[in-house]
Order: sequence, then structure tokens, then C-alpha cells
Amino acid sequence: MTSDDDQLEVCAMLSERRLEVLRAIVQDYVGTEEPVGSKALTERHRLGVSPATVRNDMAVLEDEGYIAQPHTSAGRIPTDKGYRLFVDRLAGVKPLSTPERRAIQNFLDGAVDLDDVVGRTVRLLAQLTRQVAVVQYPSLTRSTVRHVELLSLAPARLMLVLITDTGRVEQRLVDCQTPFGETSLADLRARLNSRVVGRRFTDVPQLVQDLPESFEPEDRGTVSTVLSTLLETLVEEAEERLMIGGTANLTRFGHDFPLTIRPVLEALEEQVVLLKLLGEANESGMAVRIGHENAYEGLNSTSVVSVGYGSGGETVAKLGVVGPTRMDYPGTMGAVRAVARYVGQILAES
Amino acid sequence: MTSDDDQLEVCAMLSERRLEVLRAIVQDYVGTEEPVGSKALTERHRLGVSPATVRNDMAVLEDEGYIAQPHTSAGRIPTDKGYRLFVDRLAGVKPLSTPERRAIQNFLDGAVDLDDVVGRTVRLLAQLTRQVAVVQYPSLTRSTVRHVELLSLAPARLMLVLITDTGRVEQRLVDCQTPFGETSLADLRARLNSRVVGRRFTDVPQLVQDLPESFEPEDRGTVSTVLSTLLETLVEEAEERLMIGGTANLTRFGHDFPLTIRPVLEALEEQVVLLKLLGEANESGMAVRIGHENAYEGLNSTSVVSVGYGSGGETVAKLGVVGPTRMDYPGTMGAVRAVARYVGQILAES
DNA sequence: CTCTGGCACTCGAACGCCCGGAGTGCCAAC
DNA sequence: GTTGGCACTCCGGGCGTTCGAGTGCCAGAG
Repeated sequence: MTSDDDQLEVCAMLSERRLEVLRAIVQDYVGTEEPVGSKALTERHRLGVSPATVRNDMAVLEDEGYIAQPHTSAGRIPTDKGYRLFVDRLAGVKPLSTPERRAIQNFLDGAVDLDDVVGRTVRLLAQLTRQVAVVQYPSLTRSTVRHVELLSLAPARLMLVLITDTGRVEQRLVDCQTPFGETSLADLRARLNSRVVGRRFTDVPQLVQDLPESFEPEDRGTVSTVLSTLLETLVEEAEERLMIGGTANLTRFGHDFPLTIRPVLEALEEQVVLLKLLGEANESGMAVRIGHENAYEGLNSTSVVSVGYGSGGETVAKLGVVGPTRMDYPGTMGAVRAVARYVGQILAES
Repeated sequence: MTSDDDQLEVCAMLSERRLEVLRAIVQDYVGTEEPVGSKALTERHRLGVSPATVRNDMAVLEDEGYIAQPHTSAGRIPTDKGYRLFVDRLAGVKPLSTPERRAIQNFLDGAVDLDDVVGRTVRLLAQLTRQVAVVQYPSLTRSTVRHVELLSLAPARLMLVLITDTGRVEQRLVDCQTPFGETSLADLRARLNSRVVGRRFTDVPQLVQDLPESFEPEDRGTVSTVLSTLLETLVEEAEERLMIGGTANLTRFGHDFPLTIRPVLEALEEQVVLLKLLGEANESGMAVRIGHENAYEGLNSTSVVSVGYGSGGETVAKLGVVGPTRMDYPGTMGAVRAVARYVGQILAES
């Protein structure tokens, strides 16, 4: 359609005041949840022009697809395209107040382990934004190995435990064909750790591939089994886990309840869908996907604000919120960004 | 009120046919979600009497508080008390069909670790019952120690890993005041394991209390720190985790949406509330809490069906579903019981 | 004593109607 | 380019009517 030459249009058709009108419409609509008319606009905002002028501007904005009216002779509401313009050019990110920042820090500082960090984060985010929060667990693929442990549970049964630098622990049972002596076990444990500790998960396969050869023939089978279980764990767990919270906030969505809320709840149960949503976060900064910009159909009337977080300069996972397209974008973006930063700090400390 | 002499009343006032009428009302109402009238009842069920007779019976049932009418000249709907009678004396537990059983087993057999077992269980239960499923992780307090592992991460930093017989793994960082040698570490690990492996968590405190004394004076501080961290983990993690799923099924609740669904979603976010709900499950068998029988106010128009599960004869945790009081009790109870049994089997195998 | 058919009554849901108000689009004037 | 005026549209709420399902009661039959 007309999306290629947005930049042109913005310059040509949309004067400064028209943009101001759009901003006012978005702000009012977000506040009141009701279509906003020309008269109300001039009353609530000091635009310096009369309702009639605003009406003309609104007609232009509607022609260009930034706003729409639910039915003839009703006020206007922003379209997805309108929100997009608002987010891109009309609104900044609203920083949190100092008390809010302090509250975040205090709350997150109390966490005792990784599960707790993620749990607290998700509750915090839900409370701050009054929307549904989604937090991805720090990813295995980007993190490094802190330790690999091997335990003998029974003569032919081992347990493999994998500990990451982000505090995550994964374990697997390994059934071996032949009994595996304690000394061989200690040997394997030591060699395995000396090779992979501190290395990235993605590098592990190459680092261990020649390990079996250095063992006695009768142990090679078991060593291979252990290694393949280890690699399997890496792959399987690369399908990330995540935690959601604040679903009760869905009840604030709107009046046309069942139709809106249903697909959202369904989407929230589909980890794959959620991961994709978060995954679309831009590497560098925050991503805002508005309404139909979301690939998943059920979320066509919701927006997703997501951002990566991590310790050091590295992004190890993402977090974000899902809310109605009619949301307070500056505030939400501010909260999401702030929480991501603090979580990154917490992870770096542990 | 009249609740003390239920048994009497049941005999005195409620003939066999009246009970049959109540059963028919419950069944019809669960099916249609609409108040059921006398005429419809005689048409759908072969009661062998006329609508007028049924009307008289209904009047009695209403006097006794088993049914009520939303407004004058509407059909009747069962009260909580009516459902209670239905569950206790009029309905059995409907066993699942063979294909269903097979499907459950196949689905659960594919699980790779404890998280996966719980995750699959919750999805399964939600799908079978078309309601919200809640599954508690196997409890630490009732399970036994499979292994305790100690790793040295830095000279004065240890990691403690605890593995249970149900496959659960907990880890904690331990900062020690003084460096702790590898040999002391191996020593502690060995002694610790020889004492607690195979023992119940509740017994651990006594079993380890004299351990520090048998170490060199310079190591005693660290040993004590490790032990107290271990005990702490037992206590902290005794606050159980749980997983929920099938929240999208809440949309099938009713028409008076926002009011009903809101408190339920809120309750589902409160682990404490949920744990209490499940906790009310009778030790031996299944528990059904109907409407106002639930202590938590927000769940006054929902019913909870819960049951314990475990490997061997032992109950290690509970699971259940939350749904509208208007639910298919026999079917739900059958599904819950069957799933609990299979999960118990799976846990016993691993 | 129990069951049945009949009958008058009640009340909610659905429908149609009207009206007020908010908001628009257009136009002529500044 | 901006403004005030004006006719028009359409949604939402309030009101009265109708329709039908369902009830309670009663008198009579088994």
C-alpha cells in the first residue's frame, strides 16, 4: 500500500500540528478507552485551534490510515499504523521514578536462586505495567559451562548434572551397557571438566568429540553414551523455558471479553509462540510489535514489548509484556527496560 | 442449619425418585448450562411420572436447599449442597475409556525429566477435563536423598547440589570464610553421602548434626556453613512449586465473565492459595470441594477436584483441576484419578 | 396418600420504538 | 488556512409490549 513512502508522507501530508493531534488522540484514547472526538480534544489539550480545524486534521489522518472511526459519527481511535507512528516518532521512553527504581532493586535483591530471580522478575514486571509479563530463562546456548558432574547411582546407571554460569542446573539419567568403575568415572569427570568448563555451550561438541578415543576400549561405549546424552541435553534444553505472570490483568482488556481473551490465553500456553514473540526483539534494543505486526493470529489485537537482558554486554535471554494495543507505550517501555537492566545486574553478581 | 441431620433428611424427605430428579437436574444443567424445568426433565429422562409430580418433588428439593431458582418462574439449578449430595451419593467415578488410558500412558511415557513429567501431566489433565489443571511438584519433605554433591567453584566458594529420588535437583551457592581443600571436600562429600543417601529429608537434620566435630578445627566453620545451607534448602524448598495449565478453558466458564474469571486468575497466581486448595485433598482418596466449601473467597463459584499421587504407596504430591461448580463431576474425577495413577507409575520407574 | 391434569399467574428475554446527544462532514465566511 | 454554523448520522438507553417457559395450587382420580 502506502507503507513504502511513509517517510515522504510524514513530511508532506502531516504537519507538526497534525502529529500533535495524533499524539493527543493516542494519549486520550489510552486514558479513557473511548473513541475521542474533536471537541473533547481541544478541551483537554491546548492545541490553540478550534474543533473544526482539528476535524479537518483528523480527516487527513484518517485518509492516511493513522486513525479510524468504529462507526460513522463516533470519535476516532488510533489504528495499528497510528500507534506505530506514535511509538516511532512521537513518544519517548518514560523513565521510572526514583522510588520505583529503588523498589525494583530491593525486590530483586532478595532472590535466592535462579528460579526465584525469574519468578520475582515476572511478578515485578506484571505489577509495574499492569499487564501480562513473560520472562525467558537465561538461555543455554549463549551461556557457558560452570561444571559438569557425574554420579554413579547404580553399577550401570549414571547421573549427569550440568551447571551453567547463570545458575541453571540440568540433569539426566544415563543407562550404560557395561558397568563403569569409579576410577574411570573420576577420570572422565576430570577430563570432561578440564575441556568444557568456562566454554560456551555451542562450542562443547567440538571440544569433546575425540574424548572416547583416549579411554580403554571397554569404557569407550559408556563414554560415548555419556557424551551423547550431554549433547542431547544441550539441544533439548535449547528449547527455552519461560515463566509468565499477571494473567489476571487480562481482565482489564476490554468489554468484548471472551473473544479477545481466549486466543491470548491460548497463546500464553504455547511456549513456542511466546518464544517467537520474544525472539523478535531486536538484538540491540527494545522491540515493540503492535497488533497485526504480530505473526501469531490470536494476538492481533495485542502489542508486545520485549527486550533482551543479560550480564555483561551479552544478551542471554529476553523478557517482555503482552497487553492491549491500547497501552501506555512510554510507561511500559520504561518499565520493561528498567527491569531488564536490573535483572542483568543481579545475574552478573551471582 | 439443617446440615447436621442430612442423613436423616435424606432418608425421611427424599424418596428414591426425588434423588433421581436431583440427579437428572444436575446432569441436564451440566449439559445445557441453563436452568432446567419440569417439562424438559420428563422429556429427557424416563422418570415415569408427569411434570406436575416432578414439580412437587422440585418444591421439596428446593425447601431442603438442594436446588434453587435464579428468579421466580425460571427453571431450577443445583445449589452447592445439591452438587455435594450428587457427588456423595448419586454419582460414581466414571472410568476412562481404554483408548483414553492408552493415550495417557503414551503421552506421559515420552517425558525426559521431572519438569517434563509435570509439564506433560498438566497439559494432559487440562485437555482431558477441559478445565484448569494444577500439578504440584513432588514434595521434598516426603522424598529421600539420592545424592548430595559438593563442587568447588572458587577457593572459598562451593556449590551444593541435592538430588532426590523423584528426580528433583536443587542447588545452592555456599560462600565459606576460609578456603577449603579438595581433600577435605572429598571427605565431607563422602561422609555426608554415607549418612543421608536413601534417608528421608525430614530425618536429615539429626543425621548430620554431629558431623562438624569429626573435622579438623580449621574446617569446622565451613562444614557448619555447608550443613546449614543444606538444611535451609530443605526448609525453603518445602514451600512447594507447582505448575498450572489450561487457563484458556476459563473462557468456557460462563457469560458473567469478568466477575467470575478475575478472582480465579488471581488465585491461580497465588501459589500459597493453590497449595492450600490441593492440600485439602484427603490423605486416602480424592477430594472434591464445591463452591463455598473452598476457603478462598475468589473461588466461591468454582469446584476443585484434587488427589494425591506418588510412587509406591506413598503420596509425594497432589494434583487436581479447578472448574466451575457446574462441571461433569464423574468424568472429571475419573480423569484426575487416572492421571494421578499413571504419573505415580512414571515416577516409580525413573 | 400419591399422582395427575388443568389453570391462572409471574417474570425474564426479545423486540420495536423513540429520543437525546455526541460527533461528523461540508460549506460559506473571515 | 482557519473558523463558526448547520444538517445529518448513528449509537445507546429508556420504555412498553408481547411471548413463552415455568411455576404453584387445586380438585379429582387411582
